[in-house]
Amino acid sequence: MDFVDRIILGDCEQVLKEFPDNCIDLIFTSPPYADQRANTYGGVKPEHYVSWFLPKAEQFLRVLKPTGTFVLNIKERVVDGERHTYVMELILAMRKQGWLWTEEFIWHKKNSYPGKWPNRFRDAWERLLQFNKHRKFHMYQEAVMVPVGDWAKTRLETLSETDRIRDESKVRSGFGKNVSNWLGRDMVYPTNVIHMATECSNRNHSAAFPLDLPTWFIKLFTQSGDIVLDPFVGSGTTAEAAKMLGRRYVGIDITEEYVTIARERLAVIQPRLLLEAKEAYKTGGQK
Amino acid sequence: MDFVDRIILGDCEQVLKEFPDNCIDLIFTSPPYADQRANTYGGVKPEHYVSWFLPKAEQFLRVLKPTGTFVLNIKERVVDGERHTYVMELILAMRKQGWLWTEEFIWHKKNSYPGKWPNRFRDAWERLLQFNKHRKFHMYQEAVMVPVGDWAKTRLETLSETDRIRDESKVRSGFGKNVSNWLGRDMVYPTNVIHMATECSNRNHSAAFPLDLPTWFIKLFTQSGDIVLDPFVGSGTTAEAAKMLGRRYVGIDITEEYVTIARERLAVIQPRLLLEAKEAYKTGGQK
DNA sequence: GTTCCGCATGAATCGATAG
DNA sequence: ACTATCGATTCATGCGGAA
Repeated sequence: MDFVDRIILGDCEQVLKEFPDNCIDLIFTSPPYADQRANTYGGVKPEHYVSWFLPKAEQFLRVLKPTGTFVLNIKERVVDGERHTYVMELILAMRKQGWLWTEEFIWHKKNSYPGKWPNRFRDAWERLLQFNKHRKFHMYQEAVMVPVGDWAKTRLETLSETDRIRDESKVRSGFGKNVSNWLGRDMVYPTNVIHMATECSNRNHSAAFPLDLPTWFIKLFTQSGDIVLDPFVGSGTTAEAAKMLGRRYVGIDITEEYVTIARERLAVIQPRLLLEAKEAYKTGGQK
Repeated sequence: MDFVDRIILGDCEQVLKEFPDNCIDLIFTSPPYADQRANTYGGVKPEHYVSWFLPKAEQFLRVLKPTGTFVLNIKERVVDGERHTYVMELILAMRKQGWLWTEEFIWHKKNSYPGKWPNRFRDAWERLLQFNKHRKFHMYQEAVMVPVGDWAKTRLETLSETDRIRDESKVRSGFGKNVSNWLGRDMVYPTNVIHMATECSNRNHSAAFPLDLPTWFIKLFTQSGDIVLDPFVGSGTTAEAAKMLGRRYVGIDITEEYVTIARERLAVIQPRLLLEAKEAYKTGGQK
């Protein structure tokens, strides 16, 4: 287990071959899309995308625990005025490889950049494909419950949305069932549509997903101490989310520059975690 | 052209064989999903879905104008804990048939079906697949612009998502009356994510999709006087939207009961259109 | 005439039970 | 073993009646 809590430089396909079977609880990744990030990843052509990805997916399948989950963030490019079909083909090929295609979540990007094309609107969503090894997998639905819709607003007018979320997280940290029942009236389970803004303030690294996105799936599919793998870790967003949540992480990237950035980023997280714990302790004492 | 503004009883595959080539401007339809509506449509098994649909799609391709668009509302069901792949396979097969897969819109159904399962959240979205015959097709983007006015400003504030969506739908709801309110506001183009609630408490006829859904695409892809075809017209929602917007319609359905409902429904639209025009005239004068 | 509350109602899915 | 049916679960919406 000397690979945990590390950012590893190398091709994930080769790096993972050194890993034992069934050691990862969650794989969350956003691989380079076809022809995107061409300078860093060599630019995989759309028509070669499936054959490029499949041997990597085979390693993912091997290292994932039977109860684990693989979440793949991907979206097909437009090629010659059409959406390319490599994502469709990838799903079909991965099923032949042994994966189960359990679900497709939609990430609705609320603040997609403005722009105009004559025959196309702005693309405001991406796929989050959920794959599993078996029908039975770990899922902790209570960890991602959300405040209920408008109809209960009059009841809890005094409480702001953030307060309610904070209360909920406090409850989850381990109190009696009575409290969660009382609270159950205000919290509901989410759907498979996730509304999150993209992060545009990140200047160091090229447009990655927001921290909230891996956070949501890590809460949903892992418990404290579990191991989260991102084989295309880039600037380290997935690893940061995992560490913040008290999970262990493994990040792999083929680009030396990204590995350096991610390592530096991970190094300063521990203090932030402590800081938040202190603040929570203080406000908890006051209220 | 004796087929326009009619609801025709029969299998669309056979009925359309009597139609000339290149006569339809927009096909908008929501075919029965696999294993759904088994009582009315006979229930197509998931594994036979593609072969069931393809010959119909071939007729759609023939009757559609070169500048026309085909919008297909569909969603795969869960089979043995997995999302079935018939929609993916259908896209690949239709491309081989000659269709271009231009875009995939997401219909976010805010009031999705309730329920709780150990390994799955509620399904709150459906696909709206856009197919075309050629790269150049008619698209009238200005017809579906939304005002940036009130709701876009609050976008960055802490207003809840539901509030934003409600404001948006409030603006869209008017065909004549509210248009005057739009004038003078800053307008922005929408994205490929569409927020609409399903209509679940319609006593007379339970429609598969809300009237606003075909309305949006008819505005986007057709002009006044164009012909809109729905080969699975059901209770007639698409035809109603087309007629309301001053387009001509062709509805086909294999179920006699639905054809009767749709015909009765279409018969009472003309008065309603006049009524709204009168109201728009009145309020337009006042405001 | 408003506002508010109660209620029925969905393109659903899982697991158990029955044939 | 494999298919068919049924109950349990759950939440946003719009309607109608009441305050």
